Amino acid sequence: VNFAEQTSWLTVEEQEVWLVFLRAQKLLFEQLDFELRARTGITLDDYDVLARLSVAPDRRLRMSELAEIVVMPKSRLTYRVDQLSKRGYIKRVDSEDDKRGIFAELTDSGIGALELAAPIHVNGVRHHFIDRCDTAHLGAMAACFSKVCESVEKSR
Amino acid sequence: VNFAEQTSWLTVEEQEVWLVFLRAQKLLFEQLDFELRARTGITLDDYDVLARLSVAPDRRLRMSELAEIVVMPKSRLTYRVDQLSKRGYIKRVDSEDDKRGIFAELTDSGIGALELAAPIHVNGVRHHFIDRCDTAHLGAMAACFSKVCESVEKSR
DNA sequence: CAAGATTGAGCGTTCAATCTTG
DNA sequence: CAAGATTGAACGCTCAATCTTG
Repeated sequence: VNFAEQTSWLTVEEQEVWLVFLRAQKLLFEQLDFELRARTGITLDDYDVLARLSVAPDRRLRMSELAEIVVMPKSRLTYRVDQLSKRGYIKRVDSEDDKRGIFAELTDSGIGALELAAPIHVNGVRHHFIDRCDTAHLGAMAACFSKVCESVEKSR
Repeated sequence: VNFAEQTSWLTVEEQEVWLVFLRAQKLLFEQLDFELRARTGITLDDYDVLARLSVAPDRRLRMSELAEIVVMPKSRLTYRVDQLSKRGYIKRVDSEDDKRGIFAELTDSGIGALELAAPIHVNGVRHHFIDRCDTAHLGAMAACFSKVCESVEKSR
């Protein structure tokens, strides 16, 4: 395969980092999702939604704000919140001051689901990710990924 | 929210690493996919398939093997290969020796698509990921993510 | 029976269009 | 008109069932 455009191609080491990151990321999220679903019936995405709400003031966030935090298109969040509402884990609450706004609010039942899921999720994160890295390396990763967020957020 | 089970919860630092990794990973792949689709019409997943084939012997891989490499369920790969075949980027070739096996083989047209996409993809990876990390940190990340792959692969 | 691959039904996601309120 | 949120149609994905060959 030959390439035309002048491009700053990756070195062998850079390629290796990229490919191992790509693979690890896929395997890791697949595994965390699988374990969580098998033992609690909720997906990793839904866990993320519930967990974000649980630490928000009054356990509620506006749909737009929540979508930004969990990095989902608004229409996808609408659908997920529909599903979570059907299970009784979340309810929608109209905003008083801005009548366009709608809050997603964690219910007691949702808190229960989260309490069941949290140990499973955290054990998975620790076992497959945190404990696989040297402590010093964790700091390096946090630094890199902060920069990645900045970079992507600038270009949109 | 109160939790029952005894669990090795994450420290504040560990939580921060996890959350920034989670966010960066979502933003990064969303952005790379967006740029690639906007400028070439192929998705990041399809790019991955084409790129893996391009470096394989005879530019072909068996479906099972390809599915393992790109970390996709076989049925998903079947669907992606269907789509890529409709575009003429890939063709299916029956295996001679093992008549159960089917190769996905990159076509000349597929090579063309890849040559168009590669600079865009690589520039994105470099700009949003590689160049955001210190060189030393890249080594740390490769080490961590290798371990992550090992860990997940053991438990399935 | 096991391995390689595909199929179909049901579910999840996307994008543009729509509706409502600021 | 812009912002917050939802909708519907088209598309993509998943899981179990199926088909074929070893």
